[in-house]
Amino acid sequence: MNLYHLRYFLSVAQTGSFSQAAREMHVTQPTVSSGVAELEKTMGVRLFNRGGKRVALTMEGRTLVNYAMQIQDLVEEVEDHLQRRDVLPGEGFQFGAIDAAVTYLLPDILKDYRRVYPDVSLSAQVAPSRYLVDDLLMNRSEFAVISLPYDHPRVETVSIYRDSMPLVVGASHPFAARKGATLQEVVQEPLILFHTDSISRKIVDERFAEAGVSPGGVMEMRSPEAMRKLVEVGVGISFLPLLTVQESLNAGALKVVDVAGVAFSREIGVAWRRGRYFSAAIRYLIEAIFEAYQGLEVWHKKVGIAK
Amino acid sequence: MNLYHLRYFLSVAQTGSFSQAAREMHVTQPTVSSGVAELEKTMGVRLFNRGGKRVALTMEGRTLVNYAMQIQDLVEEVEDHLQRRDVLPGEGFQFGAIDAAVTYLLPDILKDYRRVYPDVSLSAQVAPSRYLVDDLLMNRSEFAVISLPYDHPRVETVSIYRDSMPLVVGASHPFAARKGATLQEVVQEPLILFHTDSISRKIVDERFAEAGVSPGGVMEMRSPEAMRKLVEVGVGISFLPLLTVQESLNAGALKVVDVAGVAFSREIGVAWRRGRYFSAAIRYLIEAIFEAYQGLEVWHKKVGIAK
DNA sequence: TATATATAGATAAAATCTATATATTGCATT
DNA sequence: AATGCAATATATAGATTTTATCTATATATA
Repeated sequence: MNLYHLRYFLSVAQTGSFSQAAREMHVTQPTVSSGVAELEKTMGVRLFNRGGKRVALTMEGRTLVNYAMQIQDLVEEVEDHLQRRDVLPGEGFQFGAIDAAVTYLLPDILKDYRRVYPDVSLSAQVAPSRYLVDDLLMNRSEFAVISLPYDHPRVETVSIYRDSMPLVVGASHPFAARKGATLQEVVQEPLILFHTDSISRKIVDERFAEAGVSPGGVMEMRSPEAMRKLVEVGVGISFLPLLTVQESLNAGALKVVDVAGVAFSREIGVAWRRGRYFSAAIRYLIEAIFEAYQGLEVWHKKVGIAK
Repeated sequence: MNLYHLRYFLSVAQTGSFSQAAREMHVTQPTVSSGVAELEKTMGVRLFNRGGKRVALTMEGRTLVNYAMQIQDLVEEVEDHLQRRDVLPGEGFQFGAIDAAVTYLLPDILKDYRRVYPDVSLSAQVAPSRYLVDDLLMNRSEFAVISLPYDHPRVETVSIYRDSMPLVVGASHPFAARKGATLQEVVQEPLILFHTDSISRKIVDERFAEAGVSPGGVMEMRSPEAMRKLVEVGVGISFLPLLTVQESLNAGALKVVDVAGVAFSREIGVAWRRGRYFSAAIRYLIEAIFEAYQGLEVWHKKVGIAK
């Protein structure tokens, strides 16, 4: 059953004439004849009674008209829909983001996004970068906002934000009153560090190794928010992204302490599976992120501006 | 947009694999690839993100899945429907019948029919034979029960019933008490005759001409029921089909009067446009009529028993 | 290495076209 | 009225073009 044949059939049903239908469809009359004949063959019924100035639908023909119109409508609808690139309620996609991104970088963007695509249901997967990249590779999420650098042959990244990662201590910590501290002093303190998997941790570890120091009591965590809380109550001290601790600093619950020769920072960026295709609704969100921060040109270069 | 391609697409969406879909559809993998590629081209969007152990639907792909499943369902439904030859509520057809047929010949048959095809909506067009044949020729009705003989190159007929058409008079008419009457006596009386168009009238007129008589006061009518009423109240006398007057005879409101040398009768039969196709639901009704009266063999011979 | 999808070229299937046969209608003519 | 003819319909046959599918192979990925 061919969709063109269905259209020929409908046109014949409407006009009551094979020849006229052929003119309407811009094909020859034998084409319409054989199209309808083919439908009749596969369905095993006669659709028209011929002979006479006009042909007349049989009962089966009338039945098929009902269905054929519905089918036509659906086909037109989906073509329209896909070509307009608009979105049905309930459609949506999943993306990944690290805690700091959803908490501090994305809220305003997501709010704007909802205005433009109110019907798209967004699902943000919040997890450490490593896991988010797994999702990307498995096509479980469309893109992710993660910590950089992340080197993987199948993953492309573009940086959007550079965040310093200073040493922070509770307000009542001895360091809080001092001008600064040395790395040697720092490693004597109980340290709360990101989990070994994490990119931020790698940055810290590398610098420690470089300086030939190794921390004493270390507590490892995955959640920067939890780490912030623990530092606030004095369980330990930590190198934490400024984004995460900014509010606590303003409130006086935490203090930044300069550490001689140390200027940790981590980058946050957008990552996606190399070569993948972005639907318009997804593309819009990604580009909104780049516009709000930086990286739009790099993105365009990597993905190709067109389309 | 080809329906096979839609099926390939759905299968890929379900299995998450072009190769597996190909196995399911019993075609080769390149066939599925190019089928999906063709869909993507005509729609202007990517439907899958490839690369990886499994392919993943894009948002557009997910949209198309929704529509494609609906389209598939409709196609399957209509195929089933037409091949089973069952009928949807609201479907139906139109046939024609003369007054006497719907009133006296068809009621029981139609009652049975409703049991077998409760969802078929029947529409009976009641009119004189002439008009019913026009409808047949214009494909406005599927068949008709009319007065015979009816000679037309495009119309086939099969007789189902022979009905005598005696002279009937009101119970209080002078003829009612007599044994019989001559044609000459009859034409002196006020006659109520069928309209000139009608076949029954033609039968009467021919006999009158043959006998060299011509009636005096004639009242022409199209409705035999109306004629019956008029005869009952004594407006005139008439040759009326036995079917029409049987009840009145039983009730004593009318009397049959033998007319020397006159034995009018008319045949009733089924007529249809030569060469036309009958849907199962229509065929069933026609054959029920033949079974109840006569003519099944002639019908089979004319239409072909097979199919 | 094993398993995917994409691509190229050959082959098979189908849709469509041109030309023509056949049937039907309507009109003019007898 | 009946008949014949012109105009218009659909069906059919055969050629042509387009599309779908297959085999073989390249390329990418896990």
